[in-house]
Amino acid sequence: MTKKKRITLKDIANEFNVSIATVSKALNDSYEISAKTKSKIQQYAQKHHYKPNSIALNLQNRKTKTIGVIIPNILNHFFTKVFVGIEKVATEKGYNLITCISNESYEKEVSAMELLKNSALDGFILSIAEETQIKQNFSHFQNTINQGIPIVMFDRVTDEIECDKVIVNDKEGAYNATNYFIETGCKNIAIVSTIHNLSVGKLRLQGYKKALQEANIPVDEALILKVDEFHDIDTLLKIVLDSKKVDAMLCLEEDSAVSTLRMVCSKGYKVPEDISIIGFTNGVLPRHVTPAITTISQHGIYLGETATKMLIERLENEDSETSHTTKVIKTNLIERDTTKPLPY
Amino acid sequence: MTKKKRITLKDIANEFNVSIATVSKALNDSYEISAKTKSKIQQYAQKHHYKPNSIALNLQNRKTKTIGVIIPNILNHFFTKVFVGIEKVATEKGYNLITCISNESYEKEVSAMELLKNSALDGFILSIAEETQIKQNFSHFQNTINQGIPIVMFDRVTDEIECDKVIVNDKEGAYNATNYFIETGCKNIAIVSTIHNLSVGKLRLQGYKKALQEANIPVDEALILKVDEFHDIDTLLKIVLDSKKVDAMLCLEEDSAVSTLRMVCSKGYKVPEDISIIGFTNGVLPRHVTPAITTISQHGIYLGETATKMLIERLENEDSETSHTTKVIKTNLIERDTTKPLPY
DNA sequence: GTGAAAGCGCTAACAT
DNA sequence: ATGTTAGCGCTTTCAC
Repeated sequence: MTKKKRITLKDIANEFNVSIATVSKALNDSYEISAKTKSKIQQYAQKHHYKPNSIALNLQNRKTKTIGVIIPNILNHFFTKVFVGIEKVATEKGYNLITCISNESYEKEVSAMELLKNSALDGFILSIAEETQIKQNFSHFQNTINQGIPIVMFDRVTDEIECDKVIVNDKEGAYNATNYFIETGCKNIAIVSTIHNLSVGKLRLQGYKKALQEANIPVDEALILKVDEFHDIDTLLKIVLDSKKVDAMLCLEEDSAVSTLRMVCSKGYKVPEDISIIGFTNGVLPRHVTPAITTISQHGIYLGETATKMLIERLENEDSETSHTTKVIKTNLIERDTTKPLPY
Repeated sequence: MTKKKRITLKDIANEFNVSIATVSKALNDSYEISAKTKSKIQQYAQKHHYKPNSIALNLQNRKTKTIGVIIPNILNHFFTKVFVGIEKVATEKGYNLITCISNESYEKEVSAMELLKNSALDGFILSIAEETQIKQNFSHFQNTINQGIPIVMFDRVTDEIECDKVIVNDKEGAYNATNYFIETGCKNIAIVSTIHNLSVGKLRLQGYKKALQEANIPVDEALILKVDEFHDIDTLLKIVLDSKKVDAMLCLEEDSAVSTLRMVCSKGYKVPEDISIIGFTNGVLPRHVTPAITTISQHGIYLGETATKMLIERLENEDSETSHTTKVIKTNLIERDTTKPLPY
């Protein structure tokens, strides 16, 4: 099997002893070219599987129809779902995705951005790495924007950068969940956070506090469990369960919800009779553990779709210097077996 | 904030009233250029963040340092892990990833390949969509290879295409699992397959049969459950549990292992005392359900790394027309609570 | 030591 | 109706 080299305009031009320009025009169905020339060239091109060299086109247009995607952690189910949404819309609109995983690292995020920019893409869709949110160093984003490359941020965003954003209504999600606890008779509501460094973590905490305040329940800092490299979740849970009366726990992401459920059960509490649990992110895990965990769905796929549409919209209307917008995706509560039913 | 347009060689040349060629050589540290010219140009370039336009470079080199990745389903934990491995090595070696999801569809696979080829990449890493394996139509792969674009296939492969491959030792994995059942006293071993259309599904079935035959246990076709659009898993499981004596079940992927566990428990069987269960794919789910499921790990990350190394190896040694190789990744059994311990 | 020119594949303005 | 030319940004002979 011999390698068929890709055929170019030049090859076709030689074949018919016409100029390259004629071939180009013929293939683009220009009115300048006679019908019969057009048809013979088009036929020949078809037969020989002519495909324009898109690198050459890109050089000319300074457009690549490529979107750079940077995701903090693809093993996180929420991000996987967002990615599915991004991929779906991108493919529909004929865009390619070029993807890096920042692995929550600032270094990696910066270098990924460099790498991707070097391969020339039209814009970015990204969610900020945890380390970057801690460092609060966003200059690589600003530089990118200054170079004329638009960014759409999703989920983990920052006010410091002006760009299009798609976020989840985290505050409201936590607020609603906390209210749900309150309405089903819970009063001592703990919160388990592994993500207090993230913008989303902070918003969720705000929503929790707001609901408590509205219900005239004092915020007890001892019930706010911050899991980090120095404080593992099991220890924190044990301490609070042994020292405090707790009848509900709001977990700020999927994995800690599962861990919390385990610990609560192993301590002999009945779920949801003694302790109710709600967790953020409606992944596979909460649905499959026993009892199945009530979750707050963030509609990852829809979020990804929305972000991609926003970016493509901006790319294809560069003339219109519209200002940047932030879209908010509503969460909703998916009731399962770790919460009591609402009273009617 | 004004848009700083990207600076080009031409801009620098104008700045110093030298030719573009001189600038190019200076930046490439050519011996032809005087030390002082070099240093002033290099400094200027640095200060103004000169970055070569990689599209122009690509045009010239016909290399893009970009790898196309096609994954059947990113929501499948195994593929997500493979993707992590691919991404890791690609980034290390300075390659970009341009990714599509075939969604198990033949159409989408073909068009994804077209889309990706148009954006000019150096090679592909892919796993074949289910529908494609059913159709057995692989000409899009052959065409790509004929165009001089190498492919590395992973996990789901076909003998019909000659290319580099990385596969899991599926047959041996199923063989070992089945033997494990036999050694722990099981005799009536069922198999639950949702993937009999896939190459990997067939291999796993072979391993199962081989182990049975070696142990002189007759293969009972009624114990081979093929789940498909017409036969849902719950019904098949009920029928076999009601009509047959079963003391072990080998599930060919993650989700059906979880479903099987549920059904077996809900029928009142004790796991593993009455019925043992082993499932392929060591994802989050099997580890977190109760009881935790014994699984066969396919080392997805390592597989992804291996595939990527193979492709880059081939890309960077195009001269050496080495023949194609197939690497086999060993599986191993991760014992949890759905199997009895081995007797010593 | 520096520059002019060709070429990578293609398009588009401008001849003929 | 067809061809010529320039140019996208860069590298690489080959002259000077």
